[in-house]
Parts: sequence; structure tokens; C-alpha cells
Amino acid sequence: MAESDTIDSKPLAKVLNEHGVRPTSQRETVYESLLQKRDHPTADEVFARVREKAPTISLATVYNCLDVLVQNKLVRAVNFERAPTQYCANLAPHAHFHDEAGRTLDIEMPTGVIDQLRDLLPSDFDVKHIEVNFHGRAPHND
Amino acid sequence: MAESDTIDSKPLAKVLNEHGVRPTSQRETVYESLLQKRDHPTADEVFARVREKAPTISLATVYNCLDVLVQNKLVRAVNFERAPTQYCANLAPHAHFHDEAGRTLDIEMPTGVIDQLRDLLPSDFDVKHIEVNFHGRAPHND
DNA sequence: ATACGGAATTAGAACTATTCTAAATAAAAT
DNA sequence: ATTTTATTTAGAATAGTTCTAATTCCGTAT
Ligand SMILES: [Mn+2]
Ligand SMILES: [Mn+2]
Ligand SMILES: [Zn+2]
Ligand SMILES: [Zn+2]
Repeated sequence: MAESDTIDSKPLAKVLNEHGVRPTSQRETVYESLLQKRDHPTADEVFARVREKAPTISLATVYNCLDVLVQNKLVRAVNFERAPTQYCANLAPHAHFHDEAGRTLDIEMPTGVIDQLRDLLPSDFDVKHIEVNFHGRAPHND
Repeated sequence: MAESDTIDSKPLAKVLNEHGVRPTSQRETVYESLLQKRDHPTADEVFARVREKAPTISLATVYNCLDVLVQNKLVRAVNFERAPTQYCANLAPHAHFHDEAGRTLDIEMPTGVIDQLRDLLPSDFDVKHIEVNFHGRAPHND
């Protein structure tokens, strides 16, 4: 309960505003769709989901909204090989496991491990971002 | 000297053969170009380089050769965001640092760190491949 | 309320890295 | 030598994303 009082329960418009994003209805709908089903949908999948609430939205707008959300760090863009970019509303630092069946799972990454990775670099490197991707088979849980 | 007696000095045809790759002249030329200049060229860049030795080679063949080399683990394909795939002939396990200027650098990754990463996953996950990408600024060294 | 101006949205065209197709060559097997 | 199989090739096709130019939306000023 304490959990659900953080970002999900706050009015979305407010969250967007606080992150410097003008809260248009399209942006709210796109962002909401990412918060609700926390798999890692592609732009096309977001488009399909969002159409149900906002039937007149265009694919270009979905791309625009996703870009804005990514640029303002409300959403992460996830790439694996040359597959379509996937989007992730989990803001905690985490890695991604790409299942051979096509699922993408979040893998928690403690600060210690991130620091270990950063330490691989000479100190005069300025790291902006670290990305860790696993690929393999995950057990089916359904 | 002992170093150079490993893979670079061996006849390329032999190396390819040992990895299950039929050594056509195109494959040899593509592979050689990756061994010689160890930056991380795209398929287009490989095409441009290889044309000087083999002026009649086609881009499709460059893609074919690169695929064969990757599939037989003589070369690694490296992806970052949605940029064109880059190719890397460094077979030691390593991460990649993507400079804001566009350079891609190899970062050594000791086994310990790799094991740390693998340990982030539940034991019933079967990991085939781990990928680590850094993004940021590297000092200019020229 | 109305008008203005910048921002956002939209449909569709354009772009580009890559893959596919089908024909031509080359190499291997018989 | 003939047949089979693999590889190469040029060009067409594909697909995810970005761009273009017109329209709509919204906050602000009048
Ligand atoms: Mn894969
Ligand atoms: Mn970048
Ligand atoms: Zn995620
Ligand atoms: Zn490399």
C-alpha cells in the first residue's frame, strides 16, 4: 500500500510536469500504458494498446511521446541486437534478460555490481550510462 | 613474437577451416580486414575496405561473410542503440565503450566480473551470452 | 470571448540498414 | 565430364524509424 502511493497513484499529469514534460492526453495515455503492463513493448505494441483508449492516436505520435518520455528519463529504451526498440518504465537500475522465446525480463542490479563495472574503465573515462543484457533461456512460469 | 604466432600469422584459410568455415577468397578478405584494423567497422566500412583488395565483391557478400564469421564465432557483432551493427575480431570476453564521438573501444572484462553478473540471475536461468556496453566520453589519445 | 503564436499531432512519404530473390559462378562430388 | 551443391552477385524488397508539411491544440495576451 505504501508502495502504490508513489508514482502510480499520483495524477499522471503531475508526474509528467515534474519531469518537464507537458502533459498532453497522448503522452499521458502512452505513459500510463507503460506503467500498467510492465512487459517491454515495442512502439507498435504500445500503439496497439493505446489505440483502445485513444483511437485516433497516430503511430508517429506514439514514437514522439516515447521519445519525449525517454529523453526526460521517465522511460528507458531497450535495444537488443537489431530487434525493434522496447520500452521500460522501471526506473530502478537494472539489467535485461532476453529470453529465446522473446520475453524481456528485468534483472535487479545492486549498486555494488554497477560500481564493479564502472571500475573496469580508466579513471579518465566519463561514463554516462551502463547497459547489461543477458541472453538465454528463462524458465516458463505460467 | 610468441603472440603473433597464434592467429594472425597462421594461414587464414586454415583458421577458417578449423572453425568450420569454408575458406572462400571473399571470406578470407573480409576476415583479414577485421584482423588488421581492429576498430569496430560497420558492414559498409568493411565493404569499403575490402573493395581495395577485392574490387568485385558485393555488399550482399560482405553481409553474408560477416554472418558466417559471426555464426562460427570468429567475429562478434556489436550493437548499440539503433546504430548499424559493428564487427569485432577480438575473441577475448570484453565489454564495449561507445564514445560520444563515435569510437568503439574494447574494455577487458575479468572472469570475476562476468561471474558476478551471472550471479545476478536465478540459478534456473540458462545464460548463453552476456553483453556489457558503456556510453560516455573517452579521452582523446591522438 | 477572441486572436495570436508556439507546441504537438497527424498521415503519409522518405530513409536506411539489412534481408531476400533469382540468376550466374564456382567448387565439390560422382 | 557431368551433376550437384554452395557461394556470390545485383538489385528488389522489407521494416523500423524519422521526416515533412499541414492541421489541431493550448496557453497567453489582448
Ligand atoms: Mn538471439
Ligand atoms: Mn548515445
Ligand atoms: Zn526493464
Ligand atoms: Zn570489441
